[in-house]
Amino acid sequence: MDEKQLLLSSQICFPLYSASRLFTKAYKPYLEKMGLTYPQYLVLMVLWENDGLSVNQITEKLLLNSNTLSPLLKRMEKMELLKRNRSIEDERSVIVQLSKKGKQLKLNALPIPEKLITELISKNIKMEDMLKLKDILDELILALGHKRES
Amino acid sequence: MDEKQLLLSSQICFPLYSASRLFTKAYKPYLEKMGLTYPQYLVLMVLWENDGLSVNQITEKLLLNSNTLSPLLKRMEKMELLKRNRSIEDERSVIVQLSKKGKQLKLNALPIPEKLITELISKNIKMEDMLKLKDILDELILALGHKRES
DNA sequence: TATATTTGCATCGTGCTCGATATAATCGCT
DNA sequence: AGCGATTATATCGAGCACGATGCAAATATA
Repeated sequence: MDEKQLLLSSQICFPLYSASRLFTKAYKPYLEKMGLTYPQYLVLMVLWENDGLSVNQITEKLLLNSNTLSPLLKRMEKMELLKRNRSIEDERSVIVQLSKKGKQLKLNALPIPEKLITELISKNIKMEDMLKLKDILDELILALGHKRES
Repeated sequence: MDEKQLLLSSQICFPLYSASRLFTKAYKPYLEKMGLTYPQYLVLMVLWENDGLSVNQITEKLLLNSNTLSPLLKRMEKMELLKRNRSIEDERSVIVQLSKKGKQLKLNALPIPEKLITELISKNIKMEDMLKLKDILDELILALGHKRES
């Protein structure tokens, strides 16, 4: 265990934490035009891809627990972006379905990624680095895995 | 602007957000032995390196604003980790200084990075990837920069 | 079939993050 | 010196993150 590693690990978490917050902030101007927060946008992205999921299925995709998602979904229901209904097959499950308004927001959201990319390019970020970044992050996520060891 | 880029950008922010949360979670078992949260640990790391900074100097190092740091420092003062005092030269500034307890916690914190590294290695994360990750994140942080355009 | 365990979701409390805003001290300009 | 602008910190409100806990439905086991 050499000193380089000791330095590294104390430095890896902080950049991760800062970059995540800065990136979320970069989304903000686009999202607030739609009246969305970033976590709400994530929920919509999941549902745009696959509507009618249960709360549990959404927790798995977003790596968030019900104690975060339940109030979030409740707020989104109040905003009339979606509906929550108990499943008929399993009364414990709550099925989440997009409203017309929730579905329509997808059109507003479509140009966002392109704008973000343009922003990054204009700041001299290399696409190649972003691809590499994604690869490493996915590896990390897998390793630090959402599911605990039994 | 091809489709690959469109896909990429919608995928880069989420892994960043998830990895950041998972990494913070990985610190948790070590930090809670000391009764610290991750942001509190960050503040201590800054002060261990350079005690007696003003609130503003800490905001610059952590890329957090006073509306986040003020209550955080207040809680830490209540925990007797540090003291906050108005500067004599500039009555607007608040100088933050570690207490004996705050200084002593450094000893408990020293082995943490090594343990984290061991954990990552045991999960087959390559050190080389972590180094590359840090480089790219630092680039991103610089680009999305904490200081707004004028 | 009765009972124990598990599963899915929700609530609560604490702490963090951040935009908007307030307040007091300092600075800059005339 | 006087006064508007700036700076440093703090407060407030809303939303998120998460550990602990509760509850009801479903499942497993005796």
